[in-house]
Amino acid sequence: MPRQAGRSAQQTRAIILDAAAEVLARQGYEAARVDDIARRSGVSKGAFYFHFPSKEEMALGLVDQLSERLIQKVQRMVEPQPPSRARLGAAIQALLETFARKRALGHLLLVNIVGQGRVMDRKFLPIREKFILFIRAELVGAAEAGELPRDLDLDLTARAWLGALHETILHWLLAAHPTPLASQGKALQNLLFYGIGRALPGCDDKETGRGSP
Amino acid sequence: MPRQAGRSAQQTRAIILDAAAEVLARQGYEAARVDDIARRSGVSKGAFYFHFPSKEEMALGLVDQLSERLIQKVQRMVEPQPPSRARLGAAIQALLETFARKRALGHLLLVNIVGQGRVMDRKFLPIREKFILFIRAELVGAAEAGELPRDLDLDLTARAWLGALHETILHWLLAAHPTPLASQGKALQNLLFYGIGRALPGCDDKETGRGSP
Amino acid sequence: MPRQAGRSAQQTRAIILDAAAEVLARQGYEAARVDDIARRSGVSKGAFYFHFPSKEEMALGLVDQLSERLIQKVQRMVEPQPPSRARLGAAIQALLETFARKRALGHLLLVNIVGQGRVMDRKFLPIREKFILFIRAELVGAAEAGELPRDLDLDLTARAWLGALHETILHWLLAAHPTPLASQGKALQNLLFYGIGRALPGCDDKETGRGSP
Amino acid sequence: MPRQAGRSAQQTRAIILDAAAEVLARQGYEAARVDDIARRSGVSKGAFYFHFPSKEEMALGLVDQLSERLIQKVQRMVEPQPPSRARLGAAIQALLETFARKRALGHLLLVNIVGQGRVMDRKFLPIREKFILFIRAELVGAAEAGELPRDLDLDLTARAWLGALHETILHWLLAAHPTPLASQGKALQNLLFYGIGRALPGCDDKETGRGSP
DNA sequence: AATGAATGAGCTTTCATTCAT
DNA sequence: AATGAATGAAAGCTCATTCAT
Repeated sequence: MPRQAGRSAQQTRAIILDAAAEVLARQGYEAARVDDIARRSGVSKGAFYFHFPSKEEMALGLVDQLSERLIQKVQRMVEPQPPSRARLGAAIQALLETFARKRALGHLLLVNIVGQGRVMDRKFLPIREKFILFIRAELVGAAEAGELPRDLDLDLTARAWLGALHETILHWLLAAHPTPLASQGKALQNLLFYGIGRALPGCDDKETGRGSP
Repeated sequence: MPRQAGRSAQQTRAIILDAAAEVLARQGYEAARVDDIARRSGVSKGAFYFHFPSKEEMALGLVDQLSERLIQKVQRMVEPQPPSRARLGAAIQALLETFARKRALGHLLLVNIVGQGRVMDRKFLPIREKFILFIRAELVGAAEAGELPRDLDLDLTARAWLGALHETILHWLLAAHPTPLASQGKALQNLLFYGIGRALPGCDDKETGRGSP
Repeated sequence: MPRQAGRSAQQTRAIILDAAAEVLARQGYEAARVDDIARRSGVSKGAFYFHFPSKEEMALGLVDQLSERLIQKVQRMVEPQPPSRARLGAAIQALLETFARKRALGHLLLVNIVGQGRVMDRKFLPIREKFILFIRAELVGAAEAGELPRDLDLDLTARAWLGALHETILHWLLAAHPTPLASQGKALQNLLFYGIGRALPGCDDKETGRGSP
Repeated sequence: MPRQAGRSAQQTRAIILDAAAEVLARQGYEAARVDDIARRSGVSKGAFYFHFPSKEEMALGLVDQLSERLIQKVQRMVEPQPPSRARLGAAIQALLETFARKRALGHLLLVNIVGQGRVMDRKFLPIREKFILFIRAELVGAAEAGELPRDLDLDLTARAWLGALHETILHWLLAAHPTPLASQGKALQNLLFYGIGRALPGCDDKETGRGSP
């Protein structure tokens, strides 16, 4: 009946989020019970609802935090390089390597939360958008370095890349015997950079012609 | 107590699936109640469970049917052409156009079912895989026509393309003011075929060589 | 897990209402748990909610049923008499006697349901109105028999009488050592019929002058 | 953490009661949250519980205060007159007029608090009793002035009058298109004073004799 | 094939109250 | 006097699924 200790609201909030990460990682969003999260946090259910308006809002906050950290980690890894195509490739590699190193967190993020119930819901759009903006920013960097075709649609590209990365990582997360993720980095970079290659010999076909009328 | 009419099992199944499509389109998988589907079908809940083992299996069946139809439609649209890069491009265009024409069905498939609860679940993998196999088959066709680099990883490519297409379509489905889908076909083809373009001038940089060391 | 027996929906509904009457009589509306009612009915909570949309609706239904029966009983008791002042008095007496005989039901109706939570709510107005209409109908009968002043406001009178009866019965229900209810019938009739008496001697003061300008 | 300002306990208590009146007026007793009241008071929940032992006691206090004021106001309005039947009528009129002038407060008192949950509870009896005693005191005054029948049951009369007044006012508070309250004063006085009138012509029928055998 | 009443575990959320500070 | 984070029991309701008929 007495409460835990003299803790600040922020601390308790963080404690709950940590516990939630563990519980969601094990059980997934839908299966996770607020009871479980509260118990593992060492706080009462009431405390949970004092700090979060709902289970859904809490998960949203968790995903937000995790994706923020992920993006910042990747950003820190490529920071030394000036914006360029090379840095773009490095970012892709860094992303894959980070997921490879923290498979559980990746699973939590992409499968256990984002891949679950009533959640494709508009509520998750801002988080998708966050990743897209990150990729777009890198593309803009390379473009300003003069290393990208002037007529490249950066929005479309960022979105398509996100999709490609997401699908690749998801497959690695869910497949029975997936190819190691990091080892696919080079091939994926090639694919994203050069597509499926020119028609064949020479580089003379009008492929560079981008943009629709 | 008497049943509706002289109907075959197959007919009733189809009637229920049709009703389910409508209900799921409006409410999404999670929010849709078996009651709703039964009511709209004009059959009892018992009848529903006579024809389907569970709500989930029913949805799976529905998605299976829809995606099968979608793939067959696209296949029919590109059939006249022999396997080739050109046909690959045509398939992409056909896919986008089909979604553009049947936005509601697309929404049902990608947002209201696949994008919902307990669904990222291994159960839905076969359906993802079906699309991937379709893309892969087209890639194989082009490869056998000698139009693709020999070292292209077809699995990775098929998966990445699926991701890119999925994300593009999803954005079109969910965004407030999306660019018309069909009009993005050319740009997306360019992106998938040629990536973000060569380093800059000429085509001489040595990276065109694919494959990792 | 198997269900109770082959019962019709109406039967189960009635069984639940009966159980609810007992539970509410003992605990009051607010304190009564749907669980308790279901348990006492011998049905599952699910069955309760299959037959009633909510606890509140159920209570409303119960009150409706009880008050309907009460009114009909009183009606049957005065039916032999033709509409008149005398019958009006008989109805009052009958009402008090019925309450006196079924104190528990009266308590249930007036204290445990109508006197409880969020319930003075507009939802209960129709039931108040039912009693008022009954009284009014009796007044109309007496008026048509020519036994009431032509300028008597029947609505106001019916409402005031309901209030007077309600308060009297309530006091009998709640007071520590209440006067027997039936024994107050004559005095209450006198009060309702003649008010607090004429000014004093004679009957000459202008008291009969009813109605406001 | 520092407190609001240098306020006396009494002041804070009054501030909370004022806020409670507003909140209860808008939401009713059951729906009103202690949180709401505290927030609107500008004090913490802890402060609320420093000044009141419970939500219920607070409401009781509020009702007590309001009804005390109401009764005193009416008393002041009839004070100039000596106890008599006339003063009795004036009190009724004053009561109705006061409610008519402060409809919101009346609603708060009769609908939002007294008409709500666990409130018919014995706890509220003292407040009912307060009104009854007030009416009874006026009746006693008139009786001592020799203006009432000697055999009139003052308790029963006071209670019945309270019921009649309560019901009339309640109808005015809740009905969609109620008759103006003050305009019913004369008719209600007539009803309470003279009932539904003598049998018909003359004043000779033997029922004027009060009291049961 | 079909019915529909019945099941019941399980859910999120609420909120008056407490108490270390 | 005051704070506000914490408590925790309890509550109404949901809904996929079952099964006697």
